[in-house]
Amino acid sequence: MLDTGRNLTHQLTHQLGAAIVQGQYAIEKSFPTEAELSQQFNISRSVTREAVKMLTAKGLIASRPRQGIRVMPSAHWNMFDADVLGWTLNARPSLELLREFTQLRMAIEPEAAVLAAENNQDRAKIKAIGDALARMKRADEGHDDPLSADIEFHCAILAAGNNRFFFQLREFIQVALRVSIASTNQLKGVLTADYDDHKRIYDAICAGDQEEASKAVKILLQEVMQLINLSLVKPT
Amino acid sequence: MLDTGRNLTHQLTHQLGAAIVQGQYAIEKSFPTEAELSQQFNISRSVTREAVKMLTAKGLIASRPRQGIRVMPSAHWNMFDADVLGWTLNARPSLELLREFTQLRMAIEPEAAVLAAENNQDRAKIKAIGDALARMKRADEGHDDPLSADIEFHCAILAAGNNRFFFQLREFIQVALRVSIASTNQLKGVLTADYDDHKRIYDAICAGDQEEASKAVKILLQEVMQLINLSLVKPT
DNA sequence: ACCCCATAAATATATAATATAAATAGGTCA
DNA sequence: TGACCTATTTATATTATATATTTATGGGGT
Repeated sequence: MLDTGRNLTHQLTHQLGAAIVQGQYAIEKSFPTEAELSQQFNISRSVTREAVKMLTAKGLIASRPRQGIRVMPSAHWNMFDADVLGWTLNARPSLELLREFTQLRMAIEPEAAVLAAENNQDRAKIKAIGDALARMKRADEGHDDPLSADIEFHCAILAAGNNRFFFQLREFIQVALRVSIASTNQLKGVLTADYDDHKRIYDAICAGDQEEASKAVKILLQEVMQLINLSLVKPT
Repeated sequence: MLDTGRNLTHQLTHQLGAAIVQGQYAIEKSFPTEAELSQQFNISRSVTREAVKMLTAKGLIASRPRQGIRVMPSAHWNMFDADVLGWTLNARPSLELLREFTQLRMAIEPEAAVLAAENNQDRAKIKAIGDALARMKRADEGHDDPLSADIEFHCAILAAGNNRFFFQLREFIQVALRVSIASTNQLKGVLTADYDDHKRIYDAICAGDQEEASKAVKILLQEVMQLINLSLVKPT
């Protein structure tokens, strides 16, 4: 049952995490005790406890003596943890969740572009955005992976703002873009988005034009959102 | 050395987490092995391993056989985890970090207000915002805690948008506001911010005026940012 | 000399047996 | 009825031992 992955603890963590997020233990009291888990997966108590502690650290469960382990309400889950996000997207690859994710992007990314434009004297970081843009052009010509290039572009902007919180969101954006595309390939068109739209963002950042940078990102994301809303109303 | 808190694992997790974030183990190879940690804290191996697993789950460290435990670069830390954020703010209560936090708020909260305005037919959630506003008024008159009321107001807006990601940020905002105030009390004035500014946000959300809601939040946050920038330039 | 491969050492990983502590439920006594 | 005690369940904690994995080391073979 537990085969792939790094070590037993990680395997169990991922298996249980995915199951929880999928709603398999929805009822508050339906979660097995440590002893039951050990028996069920034919695994030692220590491994079970370590996995439980990892899931606790991610806000999925909590455990107390005499009461056992209980699943926390989903409001308590650390959705900004890459693992939790990945499990959630894989469990329920709904367009609804994708829409919520895009709403978050519409909050974060325009402001990230503003910060990048504000910080445009940092040549190395600006160059990283330019490099990603170049990759997108090569991808258009079939010499690179369009999805990777697109993700790199948006992450480079997040990294260029000299702000730890925006920087930290790179992994989050990365996972979400990659996973949601893997499960909803009807949106492939969204990601081979116009090179020109991206270039406009890059140019604005280079010029230090915060207003224009923000606007350019918003235009791009509004196109994504329109596609999602279309799919939501009239699913394939 | 380990006294307060829930259980040994949690105590050790918090102690080590705080120490890591504080930069106490900055050099890549300076982290003790499991055996050394157990000895150092006079604690069993299992507890050590569980704490290590919790910190691993939060992105602070990683461990491999033969290599031991190593601290991950801070870019990998899960800053949106309430624990990690709390440790960071307590370790380095710098105005710089507070500025970065406010930049994030300037991205998130105006858009959250837009979503709340968009979703203004959900009476229960709108009422929660109104209740928080009422608490702020009572606080102005000395009958309630101004900080708690202010936090509740901003969290209620995050909760009103019907978006899991924004909802999840409530705890984050809560911790950050509470901790940063606790350590930099010179900014107390920021939080007993104008009742009228907040009421303007509430009214816009009630009216479903997305544009106005966004603008009203931005005005509020810009005042906060100005105060921070002033303190950064000319520290007390 | 150089490269490849076996060997060794260090360290995390995994198991098992056992003991302790905490929290709840249920019963007993005032 | 209400407070207190007791038993039971479950997580918590310790200890000892065995295994797996990775990196370094040294020894042949070319």
